[in-house]
Amino acid sequence: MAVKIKDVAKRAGVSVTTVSRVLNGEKYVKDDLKERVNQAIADLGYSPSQIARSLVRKKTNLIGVIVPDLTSSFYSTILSSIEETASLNDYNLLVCNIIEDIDKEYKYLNVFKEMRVEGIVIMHEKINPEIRSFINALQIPVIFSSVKPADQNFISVIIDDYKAAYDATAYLIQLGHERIGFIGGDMRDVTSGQNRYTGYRNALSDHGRKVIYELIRFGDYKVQSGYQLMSELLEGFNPPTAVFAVSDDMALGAMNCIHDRGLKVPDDISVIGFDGSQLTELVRPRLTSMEQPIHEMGKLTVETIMKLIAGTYRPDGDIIMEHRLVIRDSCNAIDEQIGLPT
Amino acid sequence: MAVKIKDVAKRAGVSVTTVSRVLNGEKYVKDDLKERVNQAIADLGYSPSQIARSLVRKKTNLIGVIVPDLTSSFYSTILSSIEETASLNDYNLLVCNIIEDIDKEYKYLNVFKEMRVEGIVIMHEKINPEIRSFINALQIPVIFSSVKPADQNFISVIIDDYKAAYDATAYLIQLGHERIGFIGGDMRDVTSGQNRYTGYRNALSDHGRKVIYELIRFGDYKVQSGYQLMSELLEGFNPPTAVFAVSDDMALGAMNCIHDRGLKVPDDISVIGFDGSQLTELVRPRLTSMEQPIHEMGKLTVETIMKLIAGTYRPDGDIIMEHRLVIRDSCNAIDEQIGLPT
DNA sequence: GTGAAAGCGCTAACAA
DNA sequence: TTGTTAGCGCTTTCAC
Repeated sequence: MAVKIKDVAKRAGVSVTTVSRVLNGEKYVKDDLKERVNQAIADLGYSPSQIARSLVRKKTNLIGVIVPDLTSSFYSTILSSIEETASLNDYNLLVCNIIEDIDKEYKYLNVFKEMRVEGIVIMHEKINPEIRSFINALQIPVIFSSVKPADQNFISVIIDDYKAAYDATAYLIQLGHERIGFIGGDMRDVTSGQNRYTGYRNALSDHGRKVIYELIRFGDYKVQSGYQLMSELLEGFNPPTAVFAVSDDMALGAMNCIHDRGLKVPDDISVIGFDGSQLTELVRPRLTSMEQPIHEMGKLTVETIMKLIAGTYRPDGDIIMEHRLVIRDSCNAIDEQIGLPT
Repeated sequence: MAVKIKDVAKRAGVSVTTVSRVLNGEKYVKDDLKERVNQAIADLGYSPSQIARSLVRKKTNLIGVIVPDLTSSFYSTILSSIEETASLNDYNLLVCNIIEDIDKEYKYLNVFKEMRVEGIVIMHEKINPEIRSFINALQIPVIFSSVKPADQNFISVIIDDYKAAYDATAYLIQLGHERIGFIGGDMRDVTSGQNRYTGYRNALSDHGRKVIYELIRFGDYKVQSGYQLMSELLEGFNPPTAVFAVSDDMALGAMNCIHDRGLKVPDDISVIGFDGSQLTELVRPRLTSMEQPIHEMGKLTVETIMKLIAGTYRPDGDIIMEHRLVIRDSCNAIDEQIGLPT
């Protein structure tokens, strides 16, 4: 890795400036010189140092990404889309997988700063004051993808979680269900915690259902948690006939729990998920889910940050994307259900 | 981001050298000076430029990672482990998600070179001659994780795929199965294609079974492919009583196919997977699988590359890890199975 | 203990 | 068109 621009220049018998010019595709280089330079580059196996280049250009083409959990189907799909779009724009990704580890997040935010990334994508909304002020002090674009922290200064690419949860619940109501359970997220999260919960509650009341608190549980979006909460619901005196889980992972956990107790989805209990992750098509019965346009969100996240970096865009609030109910096989109308022994 | 070491020096009333010294935790700085410097750093919100630092130190603390598919449960789990270990060693990850896209891989390899990453991790084995020679010309450690390309110059962290496939098949034989189907990978892949296939075949012959070619199919490791191949097997005149799929994803596809045809796993057909991805616990029935120590492999991959970078280690061949059969609910002994209508 | 100065590999005025 | 030169922000001899 020892060959540098000077070596190329020497070998081609030109100045470093000329080499730099052909490297950067400038015109004003005569064809024969250009050829000699290219030849020298090939001979030497030269590859310009992005480090040196970044230093002088003050441009790193780096985006930092903070993912809560790489192994989650939802996040890995967004990340995949983010990577794809970034690559198309000649940007590279520095990824950090924080696993509920605030210290690690803080450490990485510092790394991002030191690495002079040009933009940061964050995919969780548990932002504490320290992190908040750190981010605000950063003079680079930060964008939240699929989540929205409470602080209004931040910009998010997101769906209308309230409305989506409302619609999911309304769908269950429309199928005739009265006892609709709720497997929720973390109420400290505005987007995926509070908004989805409120959507659920309002859908119930707007349709003349009363909110049954025994049927409401909160967890952490993961399969395991959905399993656990579902088992609590099943142990109740009068279980729900349908359940709305605020993530597909939790929905899967719920389905597994139902299955393991010898019951059937959707014959005994209907389950609707949230996210539209790949899981929905992979499980049996296939999971009906309120879908986020995951791929589009990743794409738009990067495209927006590109504009922010270029300075060609002044955000006037969040970017709201459309949610979409995708009906598969995990929900029955109430009169098709066998009903549980009470 | 305008504040630099000079500004800190000025504010603290010292030289840049002194600032650099406290930044790097050197001794030989009097406490009062150190304090003044730290104060200035805090006041200014200074953060040293990793770019400039890398340039002079010739050290980037960057590892490039090439993943075939971020959304796969197996790869995202390895990646997660790689990220964790790298972070522990103060290394950052530049990730590239190639999706069967050789051009993209080539482009990224160039990016890695230009970014002066200190090591590269590759997780697929479809290395063409161009890529091969590019890698060989690179004067930095390259390590393959979970795969082994044909070229003996490369070093891999890997299990004994032949033996693992042999053992998986032997397990099915031990359960009394005669007609054991094979849902294989890409025969151009040495590790996951050829070795697993040979393991399957040899296990059969060693145990006095003959190889039934109608029961053998090859695909691409994905769920969809497993589904497709299983459906071909089911359409045969005399379907298998058990199937060995060379990835958990394919095994899931096979299970889904069986399910969708109104048959049951393991009552009608036993299914064994390969990898030990999270999926195994998430599906019903839970999938019996020949597991790779995924987390350990990711960890060891990074630890090895760290040693390679430090120059404290001369590899004498691949690093072979232990595979392990984990029995769950997807395989029955033949006499417990109902048997298919032939 | 501390500082001045050289230089990491490149780009970008500015000259020629 | 091409080349000379001054930095980009930092670390690191080397001198004091």
